[in-house]
Amino acid sequence: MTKKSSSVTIRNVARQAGVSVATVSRYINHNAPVSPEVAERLIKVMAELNYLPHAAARHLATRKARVVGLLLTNMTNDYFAPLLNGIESVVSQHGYNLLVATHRSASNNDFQPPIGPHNTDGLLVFAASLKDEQLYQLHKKKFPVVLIHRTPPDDLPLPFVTVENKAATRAIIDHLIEVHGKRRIIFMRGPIHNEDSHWREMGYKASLQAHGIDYDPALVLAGEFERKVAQESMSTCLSSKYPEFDAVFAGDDEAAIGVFAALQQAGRRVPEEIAVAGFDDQRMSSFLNPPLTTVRAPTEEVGRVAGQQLFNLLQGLPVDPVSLLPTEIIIRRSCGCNH
Amino acid sequence: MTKKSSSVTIRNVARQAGVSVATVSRYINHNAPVSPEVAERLIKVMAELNYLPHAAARHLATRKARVVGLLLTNMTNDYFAPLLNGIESVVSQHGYNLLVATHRSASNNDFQPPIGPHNTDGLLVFAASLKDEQLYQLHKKKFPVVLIHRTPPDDLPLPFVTVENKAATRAIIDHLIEVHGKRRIIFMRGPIHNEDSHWREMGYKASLQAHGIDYDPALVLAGEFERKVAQESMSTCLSSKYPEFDAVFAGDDEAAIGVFAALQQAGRRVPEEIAVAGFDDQRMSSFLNPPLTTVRAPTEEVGRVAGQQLFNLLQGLPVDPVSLLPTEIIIRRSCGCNH
DNA sequence: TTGTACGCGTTATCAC
DNA sequence: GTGATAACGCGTACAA
Repeated sequence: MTKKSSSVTIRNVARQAGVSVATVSRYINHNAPVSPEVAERLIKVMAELNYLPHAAARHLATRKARVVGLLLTNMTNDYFAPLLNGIESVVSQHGYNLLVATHRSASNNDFQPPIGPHNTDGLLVFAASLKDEQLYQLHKKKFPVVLIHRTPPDDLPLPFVTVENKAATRAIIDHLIEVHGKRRIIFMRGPIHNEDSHWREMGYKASLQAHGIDYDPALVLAGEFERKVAQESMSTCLSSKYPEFDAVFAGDDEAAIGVFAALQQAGRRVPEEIAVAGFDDQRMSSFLNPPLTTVRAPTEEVGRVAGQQLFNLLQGLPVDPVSLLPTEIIIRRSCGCNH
Repeated sequence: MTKKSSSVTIRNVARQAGVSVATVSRYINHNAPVSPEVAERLIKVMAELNYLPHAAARHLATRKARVVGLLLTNMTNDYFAPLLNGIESVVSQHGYNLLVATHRSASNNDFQPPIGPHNTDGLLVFAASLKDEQLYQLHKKKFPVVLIHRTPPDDLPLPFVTVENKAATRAIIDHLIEVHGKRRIIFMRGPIHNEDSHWREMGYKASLQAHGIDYDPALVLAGEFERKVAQESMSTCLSSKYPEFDAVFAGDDEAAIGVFAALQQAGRRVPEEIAVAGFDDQRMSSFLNPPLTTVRAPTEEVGRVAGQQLFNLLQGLPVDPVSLLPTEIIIRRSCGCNH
């Protein structure tokens, strides 16, 4: 009674409508004209049978998956909600689907990334979710890739989209120094080799230098762009006499939360004793206690632009080799201002 | 020079290794024994050729996509970061991939959902991303589905996972009334027909009744679980004389942020004049200004459990028809307490 | 405008 | 232990 295959195929539709599979296919893809009567019959039969073209069969036949992939290092950060949202909007707008996966390109990670040419038409690669070598291989296969918050390795002309880090960070450190008279400012690093962190540190150093303040390595802590790590780093730092400090640039908002927690737990007042600044301007940052002075990064826009670039690639349209989205500093109260 | 197909197939591997495709397939899937020498040759050839089995071909042959889908109504809420994280962890743990899509089951939405039996092995359906009818159809095809934050329609034995809403909401309203003497408490609704909102409202009403407070329809506002909407609703309410109120249960934390913003803009002090409570306990909620009194919902756990149920379904293992995860009230300062 | 038949890359069923 | 080969569901020449 039950047929071998429970799913209804194009053949069933064809038979039921009294036409050939070719005709059905043509109607579905609107490739070639189909007589009105046939079209009418088809639309009815397809509804009755609840027919859906099998994605894999289509993929195999057309060599197009109609799927793009997003490779992340993790998803434990609220930062990713707007990013995903931006990406998803352009992906669905193009009638594509989105495959989301996490993968870390640590040296000990010998696993193949879970998404790639075998199951997608193109990849959005976030930060260090892939190592250089894997990027080279993808490029060798002419596989469409756009990088997010990461620049391509040498001689690899991959389009990338990220935000302006250095100038904004410098501006916010300038503010800490010039307006609030801070001189012992902690810099919290992100993950090792993270490019955003790198450029933010450049901005930090530039500001110090411009103000004749010596760079003190003891003032750079590991925040890893993670709340827990930042909190622990801050706590450890707090529990020892040295170094003294009067402000902390947390690296990102996520870490700033951790800093808030550690400071609060240690009974240090923000911003009266210690000024704190972040980076990203996550959705909640203006509602923190105190409201967080930070740099606004257009995260959702980053997602949208990256998605658009990928589709340009897929459609053979010209792409922008680099999209450097502007940032701006947002002065609130955690630095000591009264906004 | 360039071959017709740029991708390397199992045939290339087979030829290069001097064996048949069947042998290669067997080695890849570890289905049947392969002589050690052949295995060694294969592993080398596959590495050289950088061979990856084509997902669509596999899908077609095995009738398994090794992909599960997550259907959301939107992704503009920070709530989804932990949910996604929980889901992704179990999905990748099973060697599967995750297809994420948004779809609204509004009556005007005649589009087919972008994921389903044609491109996944099973679906995680969040709240109202699918309408009853579509659920029935999927079930008729014996397609594995687990519901998140939604109960199945009549006679549909779909497993679902959600959190305890009513008792926790009642407890938090009790707290507002008993500890802080509030009597005019605004209830902010979520989206129409949203089940969480429904049960939270039940809890709200139960508390009022238990304290002999009349239910006043003028005190229920539309928050929609969205910050912007909640803010606007609150502002509108604030700008008119009536109704007076001394507290607001925002429906969820997201809306609570909007309430904070509106109240602040109107110069009303939280919690001195108005007490505010939320639901979810998002990651940032304890760092809001003031720290938000709310209900902790184990969102990441919801994701994990839902994922596990789906894989149980896929593997023919027994499933829990209902997973009702416990919640607890978290008293902080936005209600007027001093924690 | 419509139909026939082959190929897409893989697995699975035979036979050896 | 290994090799041919028929599906899997669809698109698309090529023919009519």
